[in-house]
Amino acid sequence: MKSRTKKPSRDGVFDRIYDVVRLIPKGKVATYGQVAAAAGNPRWSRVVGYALHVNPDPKTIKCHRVVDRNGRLSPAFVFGGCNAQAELLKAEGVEVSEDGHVDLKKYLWHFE
DNA sequence: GGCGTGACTTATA
DNA sequence: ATATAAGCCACGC
Repeated sequence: MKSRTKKPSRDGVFDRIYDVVRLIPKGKVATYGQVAAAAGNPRWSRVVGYALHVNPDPKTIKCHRVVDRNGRLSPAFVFGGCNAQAELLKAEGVEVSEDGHVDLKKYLWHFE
C-alpha cells in the first residue's frame, strides 16, 4: 500500500494525462502545467513530461500540442524530428517561432 | 519500501 | 533574457 493511499489517482495518472492531451482541440496547444491541472493536480508537471516521454501511443497522443509554461516547445521534443514539431503545429494553424515559441494568448487551449 | 530519474515549475541572481 | 537552485510527484528496479 505504500504511502499516498489517499490520492484518488494512483492507478492511472499517466492514463489521465494521455486522456487530457488526447482531447486537445486541433490548432491549439496546452501547457504541461495545464494538462497536469486538467488531469487532477498542477504539480504533476514533471509527471506529465515523463508520461509523454514514455509516450506509448505517439499517434494517439499529440505530444506536439503540449508546450511548456512559456508556450515554448521542449528542447528534447525529438520524436521523429524536432523540426517536424513546429511544422505540425503550423500545419494545424498555430504560428510557431523559429525558437519554438507559440502565441499562448491565441492558441493556448483552456481545459474546462 | 527505498533510490534514482525526468519532455516541468517557480524563484532568485 | 539566461543560468542556477530547489521543489514537486509518479514510474521502474
